[in-house]
Amino acid sequence: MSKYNPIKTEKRWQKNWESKKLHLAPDFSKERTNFMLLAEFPYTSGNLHMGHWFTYSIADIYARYLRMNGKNVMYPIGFDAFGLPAENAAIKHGSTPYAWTKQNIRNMTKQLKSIGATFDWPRVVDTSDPDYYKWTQWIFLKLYEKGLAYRGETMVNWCPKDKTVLANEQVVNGCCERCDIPVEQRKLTQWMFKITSFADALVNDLKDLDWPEDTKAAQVNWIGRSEGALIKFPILNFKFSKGGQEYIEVFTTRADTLFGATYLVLAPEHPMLMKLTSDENLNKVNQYLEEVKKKTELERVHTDRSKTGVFTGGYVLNPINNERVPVWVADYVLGHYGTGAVMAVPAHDERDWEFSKKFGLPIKMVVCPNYPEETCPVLNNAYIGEGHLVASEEFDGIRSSEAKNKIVEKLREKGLAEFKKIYRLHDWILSRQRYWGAPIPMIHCPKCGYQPVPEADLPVKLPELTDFLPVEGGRSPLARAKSWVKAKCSKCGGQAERETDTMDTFVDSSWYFLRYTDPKNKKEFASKDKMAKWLPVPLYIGGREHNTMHLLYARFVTKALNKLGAVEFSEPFLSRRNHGVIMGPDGKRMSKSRGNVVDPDAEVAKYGADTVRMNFAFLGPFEQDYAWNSNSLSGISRFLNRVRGFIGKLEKPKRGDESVDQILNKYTKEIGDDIKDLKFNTGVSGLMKLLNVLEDKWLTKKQYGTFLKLLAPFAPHLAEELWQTVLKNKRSIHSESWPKYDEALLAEELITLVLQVNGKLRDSVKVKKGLSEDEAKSIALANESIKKHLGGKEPVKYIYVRDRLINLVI
RNA sequence: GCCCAGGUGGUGUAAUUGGUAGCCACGCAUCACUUAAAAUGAUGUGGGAGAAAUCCCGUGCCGGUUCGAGUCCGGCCCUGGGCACCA
Repeated sequence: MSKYNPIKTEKRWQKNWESKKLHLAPDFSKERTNFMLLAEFPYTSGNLHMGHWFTYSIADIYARYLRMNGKNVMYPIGFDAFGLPAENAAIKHGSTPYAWTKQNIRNMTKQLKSIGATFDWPRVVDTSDPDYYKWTQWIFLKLYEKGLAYRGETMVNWCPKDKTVLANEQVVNGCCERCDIPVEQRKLTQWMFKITSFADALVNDLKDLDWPEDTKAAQVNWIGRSEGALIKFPILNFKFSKGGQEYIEVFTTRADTLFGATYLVLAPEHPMLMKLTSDENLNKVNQYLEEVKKKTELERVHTDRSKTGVFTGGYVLNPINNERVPVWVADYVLGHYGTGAVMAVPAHDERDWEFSKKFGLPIKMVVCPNYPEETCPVLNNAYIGEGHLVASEEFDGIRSSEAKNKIVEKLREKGLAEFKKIYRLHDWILSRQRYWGAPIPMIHCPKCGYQPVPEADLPVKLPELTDFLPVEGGRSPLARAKSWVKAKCSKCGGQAERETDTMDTFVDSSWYFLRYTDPKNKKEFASKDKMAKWLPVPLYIGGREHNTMHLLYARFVTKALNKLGAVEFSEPFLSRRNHGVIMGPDGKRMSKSRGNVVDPDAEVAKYGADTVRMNFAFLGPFEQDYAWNSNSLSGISRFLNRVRGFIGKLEKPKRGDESVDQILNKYTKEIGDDIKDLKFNTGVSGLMKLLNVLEDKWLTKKQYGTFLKLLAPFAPHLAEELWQTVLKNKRSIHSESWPKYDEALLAEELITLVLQVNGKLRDSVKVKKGLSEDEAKSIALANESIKKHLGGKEPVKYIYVRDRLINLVI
């Protein structure tokens, strides 16, 4: 066996493929149908890690397989280059975000090329390139025109370490996703995208997508649609009433329990709170608000905390029966959900039950679980289930599910209620008080207010700052670029200032797949013709961490662009598959602080890319997580060595063993089906089985070529090397077609017929396919082992499953 | 608490979707080659009984359906993930 240097050989073929432009997908192909295989593009905060290798290797196996099966495959790659993590990394390494990011892109490009993946490099995108973010800004302007981007004052998550606002999606357990320290709540005016206006569509359209259940479920949970009603409670003794009745509005999903509402609770942030508070309760309420302020958001939402609150001294009327209802303030009611006020029904809500027990508030049962018995049971905690109404006047005896609608309907006629769906989802706060992002293309004029930058002036280039560190106080470092900030108002022409906030990185990545179809376009983000050829994306491979972030944002941006006529589809990704995570050898998430990071470059240097790639394919279903285990590499390494040794069995004249054709036929189908179903692990196992069988056989060149083609998607370099050096082919193996298999030949194979007595295996025999039941019966009855287990008894029943088993029942 | 995905040898996993449980590998053991080790090759490897043929048990637990259950149904336990004072 000749010496094989995988590193040298692999590099040679990578260069060869690149120079022959083997993997570039033309936009239009007469005989091949287009297929964009999208894998999430890498973020540029450092080097490529094992996770990237995992994703890109398995996707590449699929890309190569599709190409061999006649598809015009685009397998694009790019860099998610803007954003906070890259900026933080640059600060840490004493670099600038620009220099740091470009350096990473150079490194990562080199690393990506070492995978031997069939990326379409000329289509590469870099979100921090002005030619790219021009269109990110353009999308912002279009959304602004349609009222889908706006400026609004809200309570925002503020990370005191990163000194910037974070989206809800970037807050995990009340802490900043990146620094893991508790976020603060600040009231700020921010740029937002109106993602909530698509909330229903984002839930409903999931049903047509071929996505994993967990991803769909995560999005549905995140959007948190709940269907109920808004009910108005007229206010009594209102302090600053300007005449006319005023109301406190509550949201409820349990309008059927309205007769049981014995008090009302406002969130501490409720705008009407101080107006409802009576003079004698003023001090008490203020004191309570002080206490609440001191708590972090994390403490406030802790469910096992004992409930607190105070009576405001104010009263409202229950609109259904005009009973006087006291109004309390308590922080178990959230200011940012629903109307920030709830009707409290202690008999039928666990939280209200706990609160009323603590403060001695009345509990009135209005839903009886076992109606029409004479007496309802005495409750020892809240009854939240279904039942029939009691103590509810004309609604007595009606099922709660029905009463819900009837009660709302009655109040609706008087203008006191309406059916309403509300959502947990909030609008997407996209402004960031940080340097490394696409500037928001708006100009603030003291006279005319905010004005969009004219389209012709795009891109608004990010100035190169030496002092780009974030500042306390909620302003972006861009504010320090005095000359950059100065601008003319696009409306009145007067002296004005640029918006200094930049966009969340997730805006950049929410449309990158559109750009792949037409990456050099200067006039549009992508031409409609080209998008029509490639989109929507037929298959998107990525990580679960984007279930409620990137995937939701990309769906929103697509729907928004669709609404304004810029794209022809309303869902970007038809199929989605999530890959697992490669953990450290200790089974924990790889991280520098744990010291369990395995560097892919080092493994590739040791074994070569083919081995590392194939190892990832072989691990198991790619949706699962795996601990890195270098032992598993040795199995693949041995296999590939044996593949190289196998050339010794190649026969010179073209007389081959006939059974080889049958074997190849069988595995061509098997391995092909596995790849088609994205079952790469069993595909590799199939190749191993195939080699195990072939190793004792003599092959013709054609048969050997077939074997190499089956290997080609998994170990592209070695397959090419053998294809061109041993078989002396001039054309790349990766331009060849996937071998055809013959159904008729499959039918000729022998199968194992299982012989059972009472469902237990007693023997098995090799037979040809398609045996009749009578033939199978006589084989079984003549079998010694079966005879023994029948014990002379006559079977009462025969169960014959063709080509599988015969079961004799006694 | 609600939602989703899982639970199979010492390990990663496989099982034609209701039909031989453990394929393919890793690891381990023994042997061969070697002065020795590595590499490579051969054999064995779910548990138990047995010299062997063979038999019994076995896919988180308990029950059910079926000629037949890792797979379907009912109830539970555990692990991972998402949401969560969301009214």
